This record gives sequence, structure tokens and C-alpha cells, in this order.
Amino acid sequence: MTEDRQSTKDRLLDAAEHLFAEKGFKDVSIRELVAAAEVNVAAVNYHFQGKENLFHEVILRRFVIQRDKTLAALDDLLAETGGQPRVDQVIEILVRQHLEGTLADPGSANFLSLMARLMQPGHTPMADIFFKEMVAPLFGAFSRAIIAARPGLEPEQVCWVSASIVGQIQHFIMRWQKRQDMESDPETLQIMLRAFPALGLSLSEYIEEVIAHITRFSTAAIDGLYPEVSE
Amino acid sequence: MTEDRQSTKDRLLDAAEHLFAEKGFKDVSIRELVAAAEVNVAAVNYHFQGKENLFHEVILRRFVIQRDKTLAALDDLLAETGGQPRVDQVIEILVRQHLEGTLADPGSANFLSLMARLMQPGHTPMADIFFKEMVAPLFGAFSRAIIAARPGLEPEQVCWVSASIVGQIQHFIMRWQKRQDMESDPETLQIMLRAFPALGLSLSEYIEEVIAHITRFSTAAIDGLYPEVSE
DNA sequence: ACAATATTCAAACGACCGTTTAATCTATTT
DNA sequence: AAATAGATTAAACGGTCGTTTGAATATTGT
Repeated sequence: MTEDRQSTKDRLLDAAEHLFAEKGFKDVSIRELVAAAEVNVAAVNYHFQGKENLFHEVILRRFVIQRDKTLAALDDLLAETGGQPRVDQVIEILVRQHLEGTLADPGSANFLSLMARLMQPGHTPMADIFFKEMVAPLFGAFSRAIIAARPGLEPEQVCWVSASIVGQIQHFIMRWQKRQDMESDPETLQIMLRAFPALGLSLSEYIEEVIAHITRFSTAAIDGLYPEVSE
Repeated sequence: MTEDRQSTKDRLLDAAEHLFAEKGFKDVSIRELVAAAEVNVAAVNYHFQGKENLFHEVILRRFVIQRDKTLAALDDLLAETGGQPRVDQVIEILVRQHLEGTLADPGSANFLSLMARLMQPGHTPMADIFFKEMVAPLFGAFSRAIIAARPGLEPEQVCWVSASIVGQIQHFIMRWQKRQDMESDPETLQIMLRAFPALGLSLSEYIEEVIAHITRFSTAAIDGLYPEVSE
């Protein structure tokens, strides 16, 4: 047999993506990884020269895809609208591309969690690469799109607005993660659901609700703060 | 001498508050703690019966104060305005109380970082107590205040709005933390500052800018989504 | 003053961490 | 079939972790 199921390397990558997304870099041990991938302890160092490099490859494999998908979606929108999209369309793309990856492509099922883990404080490796290769290009594209929708917006205003939007996205992701963590504590979960009923929805319903809310909320904010100049 | 400087217990609490806020629960070792507090390794277990309990006491010591301060500020606002505050006043109190603790009281200098660490995914202990004792009461008080400002707002709408506000608050805190982490990597820091110039401000200036932005942004969103019913 | 109690201390414990080693197995090449 | 290179394995390495121990030292009560 050349491939009874998958190469050791691929099994490791898949298991790592899943586990890193679920628990973060430091909270996943190599022994946990190799158990999930059903390979030997030494495999990580043999194939990836260390845990950190494995993490790098996991991230790169996913986030390049995700980044390009989002950039393409923004490009498409600009093309379809002849370079004059509406603000809510731009925002919805940003939010949807972030959140929806978790459903559409089962392979990227935990991409967003991975991102959230990467952004959590307490240095996890690669924060710099992530920032330069992911945040910066996406922010640039989003800036151009949002300025196309609202000509006259100052770049610094765009900074603040996008920070508010990204903050909301990450917070709603974190809420879902916390909700999962609380599965084992029904009493607290109960209180949690009372304070935020949307967490009682299915994941797909939750995502749609969150997309709708962030889009409406942020669009209303932009409309209120920086009203469209009539022409 | 009864107290040449401080009791071992207090020195541990102070060092722990500082270190936990800076690096999170798991990333601070007991040996690091006792070195900072200049006490013996066994002191943590002697005085607190374990690292986890020390963390509990650190959190409780601060968050009860912070919670009560915020609740009092909301009460004051309701009293001053005869039970009819403006939306932006309610929001500003929430944001300011969260952010300003980091400046006003040097003792609580890192309270907010502590909170952010507590909320980060990957189970840190006490998430349940934190939620029941901190989040739930604050959310309740905030709900009442915001509904006083906008009668007719549905409870579920308040949930979404407050999530958006808290998300922004935590995100802007995280940005500041990341900025600190990048101090050692000037090149990435440069790109970071280009993408978000406000991080070049002093901490106090940054906080004021963030308070102003979140308040205006969120107030505009609420005004747009749920306009005040004319009477 | 002495006994009793509370605190501090250096040293060690067992568990887990990421990584390495050297032997073994597998597949390809000659 | 023998030799070679690649992949996998069990075992161990050195290190750090949170915690415990038992002796030494301070503090308190009588």
C-alpha cells in the first residue's frame, strides 16, 4: 500500500489544525497531537522540525486561502457595483468571510478559531507574520472598498471603524467558544443563555444572526457618524 | 519589626495581580511569582493552597471593587438625570469605567488586562464565577440604564447592542496589549502604527480616544437602528 | 522563660513538556 | 538479493511545572 489512508505528515497537519483551533498553541502538547493523528511522538520533529514550525504550516495552509477568498470577494463586489458599493455590502463581506468559513468548507472548519487563538494575548508565535501577511493586506483592501462606498472618509476614520467591526467579529466568536466551554457547567450555561439568547441557536443560525447584526449595527454607525455627501 | 514592608501574603497578591495581568494565568509560573514577590516557592501553597486559589483571590479583590464602581456610576447617572439619561451617557460610563480603571487607581492598574486575560479562550479558572458575579450584574444594570434611555428597546436588542460595545472595548484593549508585545519587533510595530496610528499615543491619550470613539460609534448605531420614539 | 503556634526555607517529588537518539522496519535502487 | 535511503518506533534526555516535605526560624500566648 502506498497510502492506506493519508501520509503521516498530512494526518499531523489535520490533527494540528483541529487541536490548535480548539485549544491554542501552548495548550496542545505534542503527545496530544500525535495521539490524535495516530503517529509517533517523533513524527512532529521529523517532519516539521519542531512544534512551532508545525503551527506555522498549519496557519499558512489556511490563512492564505482565507485571505485570498476575502480579497476576491471584495474585488468581486467592486466589479459588480462598478466601483461604487454600498457600505453595508462591504461590511457584510468582511463579516461573512470571517464567520462563514467555519461552515462552508469543512476543511477550514476551524480557521476562524485558529485566527482568534493567534490574536489572543500572551505571545503565540507568528503574530508578526500573521499581521504582515494577513491583517495588513486585508485592512488595505477593506479600506479601499469602504472609501469607495463613502468617498471623503479619512483614512484614520477607516482605522477606527474597521477596528470596531473586527472587535465585534472576534467578540461574537469568543462568545461561541465560551459557550462551548460552558457545556460542562449547565448552571452557568443557563445564566449565559438568559443574558444572550442567541447562543441557544445552532451554529449556522448563530452565524447568520451575527452577520446581520454586525452589518446593520456598523452600517448605522457609519451612516450616523459620516453621512454620505449628497452629490 | 512587625511589617518591614508588607506581609508575604500581600506581596504575593500584588505581584500576582501584576504578573497575571501581564501574561495570563498559565504563562506565569509559581517560581516567577515568588521571585517577583521575593518570597519562598512554598509561600503560594502555604498561604493560598495552590496557584489557582491565588488567582481567585487576585481577581476577587479587584473585580468586586470595579463592579461596584461601575454600578455606582450607573446609579449616579440615573439619579442625576431623573431616570432619563441619554444613550451616549450610559455607554460612556460603561466604556470609561472599563478603561479608566487602568489609569486612575494605580492599584487597579492592570485590572482590565486581568479581565481580558480571564475572557481569553482556553479555560482559565473562574470563568463561571466571573460570569455570575461580574458579567451578569453589570449586564443587568446596563440593560436597565439603556432601556431608561431608550424606552421600548427590546431586551434581546439590548443583548446584541451590549455585545457589540463590549466587543469593541475588549478589542481596543487587546490592540494595546499587542502593541506592547510588538515593542521588541520594531519593523512589525512600524506597520502596526501605520495601520492604526492611535497606538502611537500615550496610554492616557489612547484611552480617551477609545472612549470617545466607542461612545460615538455605538450611540450612532443605536440611534440609527432604534430611533427614539417621539413623545 | 518556656511551650505552642505560625511562618519561612532549601530541597526534593512526580508529572508533563519539547526534543533527541539509536534501533527497526519499509521501500526503492542496483 | 544485497545495499541504500527514507520513515517509523520505543525509550530516554534535560528541563520546567505545581506541589510537598521536614527542618529551621519567628511570633505568640502563658
